[in-house]
Amino acid sequence: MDEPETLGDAFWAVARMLRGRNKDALAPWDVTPSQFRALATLARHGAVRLSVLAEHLRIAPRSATEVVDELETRGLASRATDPADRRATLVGLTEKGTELVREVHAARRAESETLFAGLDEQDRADLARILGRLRDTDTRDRDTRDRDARDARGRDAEGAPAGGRSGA
Amino acid sequence: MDEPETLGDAFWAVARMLRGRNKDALAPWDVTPSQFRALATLARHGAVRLSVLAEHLRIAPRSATEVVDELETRGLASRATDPADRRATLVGLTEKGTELVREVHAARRAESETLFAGLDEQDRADLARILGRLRDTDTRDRDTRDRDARDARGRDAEGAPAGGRSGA
DNA sequence: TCGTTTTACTGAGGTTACCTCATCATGAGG
DNA sequence: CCTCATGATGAGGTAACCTCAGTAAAACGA
Repeated sequence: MDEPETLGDAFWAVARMLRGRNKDALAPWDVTPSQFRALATLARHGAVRLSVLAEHLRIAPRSATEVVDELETRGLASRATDPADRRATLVGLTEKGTELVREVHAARRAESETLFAGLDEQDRADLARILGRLRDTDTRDRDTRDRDARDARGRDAEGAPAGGRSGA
Repeated sequence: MDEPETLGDAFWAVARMLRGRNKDALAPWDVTPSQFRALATLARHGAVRLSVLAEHLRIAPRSATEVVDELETRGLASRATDPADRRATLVGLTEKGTELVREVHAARRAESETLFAGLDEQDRADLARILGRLRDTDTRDRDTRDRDARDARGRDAEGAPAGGRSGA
């Protein structure tokens, strides 16, 4: 069916699976992966400026505005003017948001951390090691491309977005 | 700064890198990764029906129509009515398309098959084995979600991508 | 042979998750 | 005080998908 298949192909196939799993796991709470990523970041770092959040998420500030808008209407996060600089906005989790993050984390752990649970210890270790090595490889020659990275992330290269009649 | 990091996190970090690389590698030819994926598939399987192409790409038939539209206007692929069933459309590469695929492949090989080249033989083998296993895992319990899988392929996924800046 | 169902593609319109550019406050420096 | 830098946001865009509704052709049943 899929013939030769390079490592890259195999990698993407798994990436798709993983993406699907993650989305499914989040569905019961009615938040998109992107939104949850922001929530998790806020949970880790506490209330931060919108621009800082954007940095953590590695997206443009304007895009962070959008995500936060969504979280706010869902009552999961809230904005407050930074007393130290009234231009800035501090974004923080609401109680509901905190609760959601807690629940999702618990649920994930319960279902054994996505599909990696299907691997035995040895494979998990190998995979972790190899992935780490791949990342290092990149870091090493990153200098000239630091900026490009930001562009490149723009469009979705391989994956497939939601759309769909996903759960709900 | 970047906390514990699960296998999922590490996986996504690498996925981003890979995505950026792919895009960069393709830029000189003015085709998007998505388009190239289609081209490569056509190169592998020859002229196929649009629906078959969609299947290979794991996208909805309607989406394949779109990609093919683009390829056609760029003169890289062409449509022809399937003589065996006039409802169907056979999509094939033009000479220009074939040429482009050849060039890109060469270029890639030249720049050492993306970042996987950084791994030694052992790691490459391990990675291939593990990725294969992960995919099988999914297939095994897919029965009920066969359809969902298609939807689920939603957007990005979870945790903040630790460390390594996504490469370009 | 004709009507019904199925199948293959496409038009229309939607979504997600991003982006850039222009604008509007606010803050900082001369 | 005036100018410049900076933080967020309005406006508008893109890529890559999706679903839903046709439309045309083929397959099937009476």
